[in-house]
Amino acid sequence: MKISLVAVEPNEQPCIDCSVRQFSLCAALDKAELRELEQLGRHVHFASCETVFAQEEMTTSFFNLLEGVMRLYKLLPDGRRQIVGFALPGEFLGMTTSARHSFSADAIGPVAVCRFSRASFARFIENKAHLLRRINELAVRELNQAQDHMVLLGRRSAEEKVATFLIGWRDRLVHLKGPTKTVALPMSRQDIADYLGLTIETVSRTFTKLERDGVIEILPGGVRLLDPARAEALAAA
Amino acid sequence: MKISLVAVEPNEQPCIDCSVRQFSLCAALDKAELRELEQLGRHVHFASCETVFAQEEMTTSFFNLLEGVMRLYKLLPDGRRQIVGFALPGEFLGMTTSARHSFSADAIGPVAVCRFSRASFARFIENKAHLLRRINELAVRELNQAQDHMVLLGRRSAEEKVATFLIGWRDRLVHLKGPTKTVALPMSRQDIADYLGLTIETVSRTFTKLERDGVIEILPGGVRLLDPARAEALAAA
DNA sequence: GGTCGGATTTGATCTGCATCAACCGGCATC
DNA sequence: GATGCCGGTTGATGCAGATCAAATCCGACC
Repeated sequence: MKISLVAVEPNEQPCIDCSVRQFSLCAALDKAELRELEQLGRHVHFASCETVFAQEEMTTSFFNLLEGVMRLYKLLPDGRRQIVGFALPGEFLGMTTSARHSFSADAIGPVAVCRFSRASFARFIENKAHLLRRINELAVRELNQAQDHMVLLGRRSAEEKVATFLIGWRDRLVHLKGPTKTVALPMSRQDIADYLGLTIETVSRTFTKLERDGVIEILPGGVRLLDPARAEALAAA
Repeated sequence: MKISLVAVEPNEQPCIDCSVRQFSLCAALDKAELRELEQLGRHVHFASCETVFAQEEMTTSFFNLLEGVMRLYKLLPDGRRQIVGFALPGEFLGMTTSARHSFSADAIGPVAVCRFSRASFARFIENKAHLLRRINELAVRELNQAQDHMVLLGRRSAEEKVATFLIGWRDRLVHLKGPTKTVALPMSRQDIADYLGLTIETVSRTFTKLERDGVIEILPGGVRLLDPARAEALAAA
């Protein structure tokens, strides 16, 4: 949970070869801009469970996630936690106009990010209308996802929640890495529970039920979707 | 619930005198731009419960809310409803890059909006970096609110939900119209329930409980906050 | 291989909110 | 001023998911 203070060496890889470029907001940049941006970003690594930034902390940096998975969450004063999303490579994090971060982000497994100082990044985008439009587009997409998640949290049963999560997560992994039968779940049951507004026990029981019903097979570190159609039906319902 | 087809006459009021200008994204425009925008927008009125735009409908227009209150909601195929927000004057609605609206919006009481065609508005903002930044800022703010609402839906009790709603709604009204003791609630109990992920009965019982506890007084069309501190404590908790 | 500790599963029980049902009050209509 | 209707409240009961508790699994470390 502590902040890592890693020595920063020159990036091992130029932006132009960046594996997440076409998924991230950098896709909107031309070669010259990419070279300019390259000067501003620094690769930083975080170990599993390290906090990349925390709720209420001053916003000094923005982050482009390059490798790994992160959980984004809010805490209530009494410790209740709501995970507002899981970030995958390509996701741009911490982007806010406010002085402090509105949620915390930490690494699930080892993570690599491209870090930008808030000020220099703000200067970089300041007058680039195409990039601002791209950022808008990403913000709108995120807002849509957030609204979908509200529906899930407010109006769906435990079984629907879990099925929706599995299908949604699978779709994101497929989009990133191509089709697979097995869905890797690097996050803990507690993370899933805090994402879905359930308890860990209910998540566990629901997984077991879905397995009994032949919808999934529970594997170490993930699940296999035995009956994707059934899962999708539960998710759509 | 049906779409109103109102005759459109020239706007009775120029943008420069618009009562919601400083609250809306138009605040970022200079006089010349404001005059340009004026050519693009048309005032339209909707009666109570009319739908301004619906989920899955083609995105042909954007709307700036001038007067009245709207509910923004998503429906599941089986009719379950989640209200993702209530819109007040100044709110810019329907802004999305996707071809179809991702949620529905209808009037709670009579409503006046400034309607822009999607295409002409997109052309208008295309290369205005300052306006794009303003839009970003508003999008980020909305996203924050959405995330706060996720915490509420996923992790809070009925009493906390209702108290949080009352305080949040009061704060918005205060920001818009200045301080008051009484909080007007134009939306129905069912709307509040669908916003908070509860049933109408639970909302009603919770109001009654808060009144018994001396936190609020239930009035026709709203409540009076007798003990704002207690309500705020419940909301913060 | 043994054992320790955290993650997960499973079981038993409890409870907050949903559900089902009746009732109340205002107000529009005849 | 009776009647019907709609939104809201209140009451009785049920149940999904929470809570409490224990067992199991599994990898890390010795």
